[in-house]
Amino acid sequence: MAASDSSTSRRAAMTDAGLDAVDRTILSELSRNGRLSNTELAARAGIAESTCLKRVRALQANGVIVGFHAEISPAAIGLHLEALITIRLHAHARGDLRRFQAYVEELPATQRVYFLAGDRDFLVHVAVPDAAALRELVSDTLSLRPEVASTSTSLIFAHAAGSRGI
Amino acid sequence: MAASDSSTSRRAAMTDAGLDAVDRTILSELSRNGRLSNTELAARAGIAESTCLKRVRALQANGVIVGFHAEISPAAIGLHLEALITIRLHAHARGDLRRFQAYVEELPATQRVYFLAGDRDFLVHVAVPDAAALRELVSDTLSLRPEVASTSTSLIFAHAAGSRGI
DNA sequence: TATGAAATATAATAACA
DNA sequence: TGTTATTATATTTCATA
Repeated sequence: MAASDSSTSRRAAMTDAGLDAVDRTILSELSRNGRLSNTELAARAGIAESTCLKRVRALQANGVIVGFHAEISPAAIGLHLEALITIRLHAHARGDLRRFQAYVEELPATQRVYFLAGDRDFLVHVAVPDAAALRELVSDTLSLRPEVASTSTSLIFAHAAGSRGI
Repeated sequence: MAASDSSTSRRAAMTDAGLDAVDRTILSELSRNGRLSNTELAARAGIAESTCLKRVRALQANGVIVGFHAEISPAAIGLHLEALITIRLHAHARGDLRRFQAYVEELPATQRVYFLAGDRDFLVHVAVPDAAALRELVSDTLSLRPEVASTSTSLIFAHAAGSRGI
């Protein structure tokens, strides 16, 4: 929503948000492998290294690429149990949504938080060492909060990223 | 689960899966910024560059670091609507779970798939251009599959990563 | 076995056409 | 956008604790 303006005629074959085929290749490659070297990325995109560097920087400046992250296996660091917890807040606590969201985001077990429309306010993906830790998280850390009306927990057998098909 | 054996006495102050404080620093930094240079990472972890490089590679070889990925803003690439879809399969189709999971993972809209215990089989995080695309995804792409017994869709107002507190 | 210092190879970046 | 020159970084080698 920054640099590139709305005149779509300047660059060739743009589909969305001013992204052309080269940008899409860059996004696709970097979402699959965020540590791909600029050299290799330029080769795959069919452009010069300096051009590639500028493209990547522009994508970051324009908010298309939000960040780069290492994906850590929860099980490999002792978090053997993952769960999804849906949380409903009391109607009178809806004004504190942002504060509660911040609280949940800061919990060490939290992997991801979804703030939802509909009857459930939040869905939280958590990773914990064992069932006891999950029980404590749900029964104490979450349910004892005054804003929380109810929770519902489902164990996660497995999860996977999508196709990353940009 | 590879290289480092189970004798926890060799290295200092290990908490989980043979990870010491240096490893945790590395994981924490790289999950926050997956493109941190090895030079900077070594400085933050308080170790030599060559040592740092070996640590990172060992963490990858041992499956602790699964990969590195660019985080793309769906809205910035024209996917302005995100939703969570819970999917229940017919009891007789449970044997095809893996196949259905693969199908869902490959859909262009799919951001993430959770395979669950309990009454819902799957939860899928999707990103689509607009409401029409979401309707088509739910009504046709998913509900017309013979395995699918029912779906339930919730719009996502916002979502965020957890604290990444390794 | 893990570490670090130094040397080398590779890549990122900037200046300019 | 690409070519070239420069700087920084990644990586290997080897010595050490």
